[in-house]
Amino acid sequence: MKSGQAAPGGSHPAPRVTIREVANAAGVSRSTASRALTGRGYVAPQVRDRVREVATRLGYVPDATARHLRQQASQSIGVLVSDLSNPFYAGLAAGISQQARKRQYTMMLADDGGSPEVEAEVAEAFVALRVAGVIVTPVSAHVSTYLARQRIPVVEVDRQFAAGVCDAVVVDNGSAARQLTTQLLDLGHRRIALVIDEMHWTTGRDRLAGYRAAFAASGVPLDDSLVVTAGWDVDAARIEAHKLLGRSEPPTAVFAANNVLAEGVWRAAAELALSIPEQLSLVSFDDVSWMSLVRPGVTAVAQDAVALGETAVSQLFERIQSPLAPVRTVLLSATVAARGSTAPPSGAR
Amino acid sequence: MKSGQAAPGGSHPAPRVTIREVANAAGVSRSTASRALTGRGYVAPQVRDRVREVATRLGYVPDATARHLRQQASQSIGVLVSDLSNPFYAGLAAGISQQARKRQYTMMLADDGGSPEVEAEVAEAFVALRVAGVIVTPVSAHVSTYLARQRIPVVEVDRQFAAGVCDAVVVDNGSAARQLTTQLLDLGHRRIALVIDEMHWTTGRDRLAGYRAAFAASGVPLDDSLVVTAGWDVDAARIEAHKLLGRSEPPTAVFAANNVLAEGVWRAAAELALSIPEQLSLVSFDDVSWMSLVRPGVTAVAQDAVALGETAVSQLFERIQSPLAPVRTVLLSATVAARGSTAPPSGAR
DNA sequence: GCTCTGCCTGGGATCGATCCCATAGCTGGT
DNA sequence: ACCAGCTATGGGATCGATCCCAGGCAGAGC
Repeated sequence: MKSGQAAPGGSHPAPRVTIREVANAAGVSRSTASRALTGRGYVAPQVRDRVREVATRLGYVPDATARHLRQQASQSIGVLVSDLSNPFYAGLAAGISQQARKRQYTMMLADDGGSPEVEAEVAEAFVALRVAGVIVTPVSAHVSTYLARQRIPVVEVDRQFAAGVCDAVVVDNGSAARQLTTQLLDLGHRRIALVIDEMHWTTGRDRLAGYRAAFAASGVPLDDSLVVTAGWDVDAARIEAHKLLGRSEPPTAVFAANNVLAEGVWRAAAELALSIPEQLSLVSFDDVSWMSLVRPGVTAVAQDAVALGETAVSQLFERIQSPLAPVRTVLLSATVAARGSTAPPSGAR
Repeated sequence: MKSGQAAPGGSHPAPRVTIREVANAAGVSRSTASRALTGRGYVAPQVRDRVREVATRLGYVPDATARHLRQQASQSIGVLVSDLSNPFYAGLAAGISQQARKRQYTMMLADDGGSPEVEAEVAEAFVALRVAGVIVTPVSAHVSTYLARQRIPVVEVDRQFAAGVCDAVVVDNGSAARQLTTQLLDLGHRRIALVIDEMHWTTGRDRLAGYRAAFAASGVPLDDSLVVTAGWDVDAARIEAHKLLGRSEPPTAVFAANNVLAEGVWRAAAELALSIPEQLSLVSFDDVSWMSLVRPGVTAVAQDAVALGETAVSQLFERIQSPLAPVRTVLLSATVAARGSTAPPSGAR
């Protein structure tokens, strides 16, 4: 650790320059200065130019908190995701950030690590900040109803908890899961495990339903012991997958319900020296970059996280514009990126 | 797309409840209500409890903008990173977010996509919001000097542009790069390419310097044509790497200066069916998850992005507490995660 | 000359919470 | 009795920007 010598930023006490100083320097009143800078109301053109020039010269930056207090409307949106280090949520946040900035809004971002308590806490902070709206990947139904009661527009993304209360943007989890499962069944797999984190939220529920629907449609009986709940982080998933693949009658294929679970399964398979796809087929939800880097690549449902975020922002701004329009759920379709991680089961050869 | 019927959040006009309403409902003045809720100043215990109870009952949430305006200090920090979809920056943001929340601060997050213009724009937005401090992975020297002039505490992370003007938290790029390069030289490699994005910022400059220093120390002559500038995204890096590896006299080892470049090199090697490490050794900066998922794993310098973010937050709060303390640069060390992507050059066998 | 209209400006109130200050009630010491 | 000291409360000013409104001034129309 090395140290510099000077205190940062020079040595003047430097009070921040306010609109009052700008007005004085330009020889007009605060009101006129305000009109000149915001462009609302009458100002003589040369006065307007002079005020703006003075403002630039003094480095005047209007105080957003004061403005928002007066106008009772802020230029920022709140975003609450489950886990920033997960590439899916990071991409979502990136998409939201881009779109928000494009509309001159700033983004308050927090992650709740999947905890409903943190989620509630952050929601209250957003209310305190009087954000114009909130985009959330909910962990409980509480957030959205709370925010809606506070009359803050909310859009649920990825998962939906408060259908009928607020807007939502989700992907068609059911049909994507069904499609992927059907592919495995068509290859001849019968023992197809579903490794999943939870089965009550819309994502988990619909993915499970799609998986079941594929079995039902093909007439293959479903062994419920192959539906495995495997926790929230890679390591928990790895351990569960290890147990699953080490069973006396192991599955010939695994469907991982998201990228974290897929990573756990992938690592477990490597530990057990199971070769993919010869000894084990693997498919997953969430097409994140490593899935196309490994050999063989992992066949996965590609949900465009960035597009999801962008759509959520559009939806949020529509809602802000017309608060009384009927609530809407936007369903985005997902595509399957087929790679080399699937093959007929070894028993079939 | 399906549609619901009800407008969100019920149908009351519902003006937000202010401290005035709380005070009236509790039969006290605004001043007393304020003291009861903030805990500053004298309040009779039973009055305090009554006010708090009323506040909870009415669902009162204090307006942060009003409070900040009065106190001239906000409870939020600005964070500006280059690219949220890059796992390194995402991890950084995650670390910052955790620590900020722990201190009851909210985080305003933006990414600038590496553009100095966007960076300047966002910096101004942060000034307007009167954030308590800013953490930035700078793209130009401008941000930090600008914010410092506005008397907003700044911490530069990952890269350093404004040494002497503001605090910084960076990793020891030079010695990590030197260490990694030395390992390759010791294995017998002579033609070691450095694939890098830029060489003027501290990160690029120091990594390059470390690479050169290793050559100098070992006495092996350095072929400058092996230092390749390869753009900012995976695809650009992949194309450059493709050219590099397809040369008539290709390198036997590649040092990728960050995870994006490493991904490009990895993909290019796969396209050219070069087996790693037999035909090509690969090492990289940034230990992101895919590097331990692929076979062989990629030997990489592990910078703990989350820890970096957390350290930056500590540094920022120290600076907020004592604005006049001398500027400081915190240098974190990085460790090398050795995996299977290196071997002696094929010619040496 | 007088009014009417439209352009332009400044004064004061306002948003919601905090904080300084004046003041009132009470206790206790002299 | 009186004052000092402490607890407890409310009134008003304040933060910075916006916005409503009153009013000044000039030119046009009668």
